[in-house]
Amino acid sequence: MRFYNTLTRRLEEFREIEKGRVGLYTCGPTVYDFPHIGNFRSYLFEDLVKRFLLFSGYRVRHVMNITDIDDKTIRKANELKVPLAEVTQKYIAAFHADLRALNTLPADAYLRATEHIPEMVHLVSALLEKGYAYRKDGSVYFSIERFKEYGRLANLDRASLKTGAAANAAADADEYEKEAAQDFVLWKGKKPGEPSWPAPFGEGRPGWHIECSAMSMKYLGPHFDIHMGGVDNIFPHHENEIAQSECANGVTFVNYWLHCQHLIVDGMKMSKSLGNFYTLGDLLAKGYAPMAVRYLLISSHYRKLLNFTLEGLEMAAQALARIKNFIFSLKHVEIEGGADPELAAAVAASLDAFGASLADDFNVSGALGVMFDLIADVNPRMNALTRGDAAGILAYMDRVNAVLGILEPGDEGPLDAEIEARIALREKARREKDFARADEIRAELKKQGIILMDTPAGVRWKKE
RNA sequence: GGCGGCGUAGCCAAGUGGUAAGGCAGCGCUCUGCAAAAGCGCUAUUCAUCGGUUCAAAUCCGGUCGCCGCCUCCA
Repeated sequence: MRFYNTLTRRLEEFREIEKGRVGLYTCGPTVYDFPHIGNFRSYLFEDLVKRFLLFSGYRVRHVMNITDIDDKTIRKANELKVPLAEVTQKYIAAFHADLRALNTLPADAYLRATEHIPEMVHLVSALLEKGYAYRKDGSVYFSIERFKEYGRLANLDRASLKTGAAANAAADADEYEKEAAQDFVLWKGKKPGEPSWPAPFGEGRPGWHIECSAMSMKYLGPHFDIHMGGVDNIFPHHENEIAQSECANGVTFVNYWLHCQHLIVDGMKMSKSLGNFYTLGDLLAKGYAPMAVRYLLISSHYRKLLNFTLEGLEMAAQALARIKNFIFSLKHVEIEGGADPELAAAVAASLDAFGASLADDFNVSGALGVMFDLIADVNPRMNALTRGDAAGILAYMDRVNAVLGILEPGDEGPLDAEIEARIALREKARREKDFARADEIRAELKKQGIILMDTPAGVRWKKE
């Protein structure tokens, strides 16, 4: 498999550090508000990458950080006049609920910054000892002139950074004094109204970037395979992580950096500061299914801007319905018999093509095209399939879904006795040619989310 | 100012040198008591635009137009 490495700005063949295993770190949320669908585009892409690694036979160790101590979380707690933990706990719970609704595979660990303060203190101490950091007015800063690689990930040169940051530094001069305008903070000295922890270099709290260096090191080691996040993380967050980690450990931090492009809404940039964002809850309240949201967010290429619209969400829901109808039909195949070898070979070839498409920089659109081609190939002969054929194709769909995660298990529960009675009543009406009555019952069941289909083999039903 | 991305049918979207995947929507038809599902047929001589290279260009090169991102809040 190959994909685009932000660090080298080219497509690279993936080579894991330890055979068959992948260490994966994904930047998680800052829990000061409800996550929006833009956040979930990134998390769903990360989930897709992880699922494809698993599909390809790798064992994946995946950790995600949760930033529960920073300027924004503190500000929110102070605004609401409640303890910080109360704010963060609420949004952490909301985050996990949405991840579940969107059918993401859980990470091996979700790491909270506040639960890793000692590790961060230790890392800052190490950077001070090695001379990469300096103390100033109770805070500790990283000196980027000590790290000659600084700016490599973001493709920025240090000279232009200096110019760009100078204006900002003037505006922030009352906040912190720094030796060089572009240096970044590792540890913020204690301030009134902020949580703080003791440290050898003075009581205070961690800067934003240090948590990811400290926690990834602890759970994945100083050198691991893949680090992911949204494109906005490239600079400064990931650039700073590299500086901290490589200076402290003296080894390469991460081999592959993968960044997901943003989404916009109705053509406009989406951000919390503009307030034009949808949460998952907003969309569910409008009656859209979480799986339609997932389908839409993963179905276009991760390095391209995605323009989110409700019309697009509707199209995603319809595409999903086509897939679900296909599976529904396969499950109702009734002709006994084994699988046709020619068909089985076509299915196997389709799965190969599906994987090959994803192996080429996660081309989900191409992979979906492969799957829909198979659907279009099978549908015309649906009525001639044997159970053996159907089982093979259903197994194929399971494999496809192991990567895409767009189909939930157990869509068809057992029918309520009352609903079954209604269906029987309608069948009786139909036999008696009382179609008005039959249609009335069908309409009533539709209101309950039950769709009836009259087929030559008898009535079938499904949930909407 | 520096760095980078995008522009393919009504909509969404693959395709990065060999003659335009796929999904949605639409129209006609088949099946059906009617629906639903499914199927069949139709829907881009053309890939923002101009020029160049090539036997061959949506794909490579150059210009132009338009949109967007990053350059210490952001997934």
